[in-house]
Amino acid sequence: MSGQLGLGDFFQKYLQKEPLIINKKVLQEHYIPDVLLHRQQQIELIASMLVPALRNEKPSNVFVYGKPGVGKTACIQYIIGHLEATAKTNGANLKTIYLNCKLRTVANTEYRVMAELARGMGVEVPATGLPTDEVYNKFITVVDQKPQVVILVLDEIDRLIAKAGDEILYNLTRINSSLKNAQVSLIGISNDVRFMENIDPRVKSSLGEEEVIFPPYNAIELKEILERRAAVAFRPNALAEGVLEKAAAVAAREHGDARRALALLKVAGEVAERDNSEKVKAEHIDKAEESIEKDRVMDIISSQPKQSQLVLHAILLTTTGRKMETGEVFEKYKDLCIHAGQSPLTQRRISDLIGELDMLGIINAKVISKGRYGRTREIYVSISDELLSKIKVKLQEEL
DNA sequence: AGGTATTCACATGAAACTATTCTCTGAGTTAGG
DNA sequence: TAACTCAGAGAATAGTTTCATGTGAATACCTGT
Repeated sequence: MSGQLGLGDFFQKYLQKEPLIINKKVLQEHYIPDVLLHRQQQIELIASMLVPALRNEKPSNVFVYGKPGVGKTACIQYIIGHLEATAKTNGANLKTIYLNCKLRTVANTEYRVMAELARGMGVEVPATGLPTDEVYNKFITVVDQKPQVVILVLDEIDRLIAKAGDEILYNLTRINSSLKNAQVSLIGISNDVRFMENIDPRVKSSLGEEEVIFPPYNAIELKEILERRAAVAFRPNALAEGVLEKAAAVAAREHGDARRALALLKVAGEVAERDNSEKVKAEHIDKAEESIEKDRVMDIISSQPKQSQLVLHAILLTTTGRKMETGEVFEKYKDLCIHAGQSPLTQRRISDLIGELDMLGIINAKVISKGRYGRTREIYVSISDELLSKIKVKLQEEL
């Protein structure tokens, strides 16, 4: 495009062209459809467990397992929504609080969970400054004001326990004994199936009263889910033959993750629009996959603290010989620190940071023993060269 | 040859420390009656 | 005397440091054949 006329033309064209995506909302992560396909069984099961709440009786504690993107959260929110609505029309005293424990700043410690729960009940609790049991008391007091059933949904509870220990669960399961009027039930949602194994047995028995397992979707189910959404989200005939199948297949490869399938479809649609393509084609799915991966990595990197970025930079600069060890990276890292005017952290910490980067999937680090020559992490990077150089540039900028 | 014992280079754990942010409390101060 | 200000005590949290202990297997070192 040269000059203003050209640009004006461009905008005109853009406006005249019919968009491929006509309702983006349906493809977004938090959208909950009216009908949840292939989850009828689980929904009925959970609903039957919770139904005593409508008669002001305490439902069992429920535990829900399943890999990411298999509809756990969506189902629970769906059920809870209907349950609350029914309770309202029938005059039952029911209150539900949904809490996602993954969110870093919201609820990944005992204090924050309790504070958030108390807020859910309508008490203002400061972000810091109070003793934890004070918050417990506040929560108990509000809950116990009147006879009611309170259902607490703790999503991604495994993360919470990993960070903050299982004391919270113990306290929450015992909370009923300090309540006179109200009753509290717990719904735990976990991605990790083996989560229960290393938990205080006292908690285990009371929390795991009922368990529901969400199996992954298979490719066919995923395709049906996508079909349903695509019909609303895209203009008619916007999808080329085989696009849905492809998206479903890609997502099915990764433990049947519907969230991922939808993201793929959405990004593919956006890519296709940008390409001025008539339809969304299978190749757009490939591009979408790349783009999603790139965004993911870039997001993670920029949200990382400086020291961690330095470590990553050190790794990328050392990586010429394909794989390296903790010691090497640490040396390089110290160099970089001096260069950047930062005081270097201990090797102990660097070891942890490398572990974190590994968990985030940006690098691969595996502990190996080299016998006589010690034990260390073998670190390597498996990112396309193109992305790699982009990351390097980005790190240069940030540091 | 076969079997132990060493040894390396970190990994992994636990505890303690630091800095920051925030509440609460009570002493001291101020202004108005 | 009521209202206000302000410093200090306590808490929670993230990010580290310090100290201590663990560890897998390639070598070094025996041993008896």
